[in-house]
Amino acid sequence: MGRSPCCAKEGLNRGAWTAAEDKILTDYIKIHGEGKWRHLPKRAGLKRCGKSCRLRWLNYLRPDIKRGNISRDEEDLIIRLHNLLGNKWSLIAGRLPGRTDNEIKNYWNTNMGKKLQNGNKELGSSSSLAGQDSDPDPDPEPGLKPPQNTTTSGPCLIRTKATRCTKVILNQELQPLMAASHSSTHNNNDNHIKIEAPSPFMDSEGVTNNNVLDFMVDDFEIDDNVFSDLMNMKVPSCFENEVIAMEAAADNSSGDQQGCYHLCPHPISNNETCFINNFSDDSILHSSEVFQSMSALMENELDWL
DNA sequence: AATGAACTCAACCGCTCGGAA
DNA sequence: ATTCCGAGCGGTTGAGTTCAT
Repeated sequence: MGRSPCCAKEGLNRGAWTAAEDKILTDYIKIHGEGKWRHLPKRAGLKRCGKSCRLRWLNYLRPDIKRGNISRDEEDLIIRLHNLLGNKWSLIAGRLPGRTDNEIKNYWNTNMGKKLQNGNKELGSSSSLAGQDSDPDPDPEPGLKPPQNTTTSGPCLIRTKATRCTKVILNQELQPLMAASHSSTHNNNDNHIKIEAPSPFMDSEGVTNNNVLDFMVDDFEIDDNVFSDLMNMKVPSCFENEVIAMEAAADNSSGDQQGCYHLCPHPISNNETCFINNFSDDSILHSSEVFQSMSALMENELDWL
């Protein structure tokens, strides 16, 4: 059985809203409040679909809508948030007061899509993961620039609704590092984060990788650099029941075993990952501490929500 | 000035999710 | 457990506007 349509399409106005319609809708919501969108048109005397009313109100008529050009700061934030969240426009909009998901989506598709395309041409000529030192662009897009200082932690600016991370995917290049630092001591700490591979993972060369690690992280050594990197990168307070990808990648151009790790909510759909920082081959990725620190960070987000 | 191309963004559409019954 | 419904999300469309020739 198919679901019933949100409204009868016959006899309804479509297309651009008139000033009169706007006034009717605004007046109605001022009196009756938001919600009950399906019944709103009839009660308000509008020949519009309820969904259309809702959209018009949320994207245009709300009093707290901020109109005008996206500022440089806002653009910076949008880029960073998009790196972390992907096309989660409503989440991104939630971090930009007065901006709507539709506006940000449009802005991204028109402005940022082009900018990033141009940026990727430059980035593509060198290692996008480990070659930032040779980046010829003195002022790349802020969201693409990895942190220069990995020891100074600023306030965590990027926050999402979710507060807990439960899943982590590692690609194969990271497994030896994990195995090397894995302790045989089992720890039942609740802060553990399960590492699992529920779905294919796109590795650093864009190859789908079904064979990723699947075990519990427990009891690793502490590495302050990793944590400070995460803090410095303004790691999202992560995404409940979503996936964080961590990836190591060799820099073949230099021959160094430099790698990087990055976090992203959807490693498959969002292959433009969030660059956090390099770590050299002699660094040990002390994952447990990273994850536990992330958990603590996420718990702290509760106060903010 | 005319015209076609490119761009912008409000609006629409189909789908999913969560809660209530 | 299942169905229904309201709400919300993200992708897409297309009318209006701006730009280039």
